[in-house]
Amino acid sequence: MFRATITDIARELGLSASTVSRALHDHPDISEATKTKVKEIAARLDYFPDSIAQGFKKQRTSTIGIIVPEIQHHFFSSAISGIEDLAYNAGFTIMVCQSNEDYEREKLNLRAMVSNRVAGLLVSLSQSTMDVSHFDILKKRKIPVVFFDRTHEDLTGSQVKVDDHNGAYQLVSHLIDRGYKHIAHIAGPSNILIGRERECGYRDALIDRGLTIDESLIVRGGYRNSDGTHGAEKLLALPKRPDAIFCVNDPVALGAYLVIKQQGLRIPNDIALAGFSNNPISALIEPPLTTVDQMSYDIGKSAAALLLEQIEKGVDNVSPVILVKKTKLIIRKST
Amino acid sequence: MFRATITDIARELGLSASTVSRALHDHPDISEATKTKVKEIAARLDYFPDSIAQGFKKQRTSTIGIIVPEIQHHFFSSAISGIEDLAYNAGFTIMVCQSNEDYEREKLNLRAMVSNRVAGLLVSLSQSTMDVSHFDILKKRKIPVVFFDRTHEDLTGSQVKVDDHNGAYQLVSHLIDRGYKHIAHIAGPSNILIGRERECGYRDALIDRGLTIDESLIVRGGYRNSDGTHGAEKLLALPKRPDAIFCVNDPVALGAYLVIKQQGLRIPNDIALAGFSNNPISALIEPPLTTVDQMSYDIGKSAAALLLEQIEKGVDNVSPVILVKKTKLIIRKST
DNA sequence: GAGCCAATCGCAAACGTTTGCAGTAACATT
DNA sequence: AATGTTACTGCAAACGTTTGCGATTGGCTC
Repeated sequence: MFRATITDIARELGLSASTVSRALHDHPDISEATKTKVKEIAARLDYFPDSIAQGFKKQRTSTIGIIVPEIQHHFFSSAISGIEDLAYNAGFTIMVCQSNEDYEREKLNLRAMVSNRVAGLLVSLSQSTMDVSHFDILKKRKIPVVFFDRTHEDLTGSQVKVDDHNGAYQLVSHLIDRGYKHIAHIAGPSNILIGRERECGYRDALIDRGLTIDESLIVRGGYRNSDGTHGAEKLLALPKRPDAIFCVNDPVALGAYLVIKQQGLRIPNDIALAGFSNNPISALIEPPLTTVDQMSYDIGKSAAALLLEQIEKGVDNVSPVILVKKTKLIIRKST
Repeated sequence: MFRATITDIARELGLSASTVSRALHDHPDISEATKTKVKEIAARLDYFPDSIAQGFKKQRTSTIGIIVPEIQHHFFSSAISGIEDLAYNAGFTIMVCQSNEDYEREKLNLRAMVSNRVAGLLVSLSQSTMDVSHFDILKKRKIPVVFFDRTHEDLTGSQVKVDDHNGAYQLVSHLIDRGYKHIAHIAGPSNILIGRERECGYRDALIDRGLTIDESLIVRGGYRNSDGTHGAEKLLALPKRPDAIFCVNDPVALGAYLVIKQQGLRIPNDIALAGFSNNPISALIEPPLTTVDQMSYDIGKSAAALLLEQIEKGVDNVSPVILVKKTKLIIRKST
């Protein structure tokens, strides 16, 4: 079990550790001759730079932290993939934690990230996070952070999200165009912005088209499959059944989908169904689901790019931006 | 930008850094009185232990590295989720890299992991990895590693996988029971074991039932959607069209699914289709897909548990095991 | 009161790397 | 021959934490 260090290389060549360090980093002060010699020995000894020691010395690692509600969720795994690709090209590695939609766990995740001295942090909030003051520590320590998708109004710092209001507005307008009159909404929790904005888009579309808003047609839940099944069960049990359901996201829509199918109702003849986020799965069910494309991979990439800029230029030299991506309405047979 | 260190706490209380360190770790040498005082100040100063410095000193971090082909793939994101949950409970964080099915990138991922001094490593091979000698470095440095799902015969070290041969065997037997005679197979690359074993299960099932193996009905590709579309296009263009297709995994089956639908063929009347891995999506398409459940989340958890054991007991004190999980045949309407 | 033990704490070294500064040698310039 | 310049390399300190060992105190026993 021998691990070569910079000192080993130095000893081998009768040099000092500092020279070896500089040689490996192609410092201009070092002659080409020694550089090649150093690199040769480094290769021969299987030398790996010790990122931990480097991070310790430099007071910063080359790791980007990511906190998401759940990794399995396609939107997030896809966003993470985008982040990883960009980070990889910039010489960073990623460290991932999932809050499992739990506020306390999110706080502990944050602690772990700070402890690990990540160079920067990408966060999508858990659905149970009401208070975001635990992120204050990042400002204090000047750790760059970019929030994506699930944001909160009290948050300072950059954000990347889609135009949830407009996306929902377009979708609901489309439903109205199709002739649906009693459009229900399975909404997300109100603490998270994306849920509120999508609901708002839903309401505004109805109002602008002269339809009245029936509060009994709005049921509230979380962002998971089970929230969709529960929501749909409630809605279908209503005395006057809605003729369309707009769900806050695709997982919820899929939950609703199963309930509708189970009850023997036909989509879209008996009831129309629409989601939000364009999971790959939504294109493959029968009928395929009308939804709003959210470009998860791109959101991840954009958030990572913003973060890398902050890391490079210093958190104080970049003013926070809120990047709002356009959504794309994907009309399929479910409406 | 003030970051409290152990020394700050020590100064505040007129103690030494070592005492503070021990106090924070509940070392028995330290009196309860000082322990509470230390912890109080630590809380007041927002002290976070510096994991980097700790890892540096202890020569080991509390990070578990993960290398997978692609994060978006449901099987992997789900396995990662299982790993993260277990790691979280054990006080570890995870560092994730994706090879994007590329051998060179896999090697660089490995370098990054070693550089970051991960406590252990979980790996699923890229489909283009023929040679696994780059993992020798792990043995040399005594870094525990567990391979999962995508393994290779030259690998030493523990592994967690499913009984691919048996799973495929059962599935193909089921197809034969259903009366299908010309069963095609869209196979994976032959360097990775899971592909070979599934193909082997396919062949053995045919032989055992007295059917002949038609090599023209076996097309070879990778593990992605596109491999399914290409494979299906080839098979459907055959003079004598197969009456069933068994795909090496669900993403490939979904690729094939699209081609079959596009060509106006009905599943399972014109042609039956089956996959492997039980993606959630496979239950929702029309008709739902017969497949083999692989328990991705559990595989991740089991692999992580094996790794944690190695980390705890030392890599030399644990003999490598190969954990083979039972699969479960999921029969749905596509066959 | 000498000796001993237990309880509690500090000293100092070490982990591998980076970096400002200083130092050396060789060579060119007056 | 003295000085300046250039090109290269070494010294030493520092990052925050852990840990073996030794030091100190107070109380206890005989």
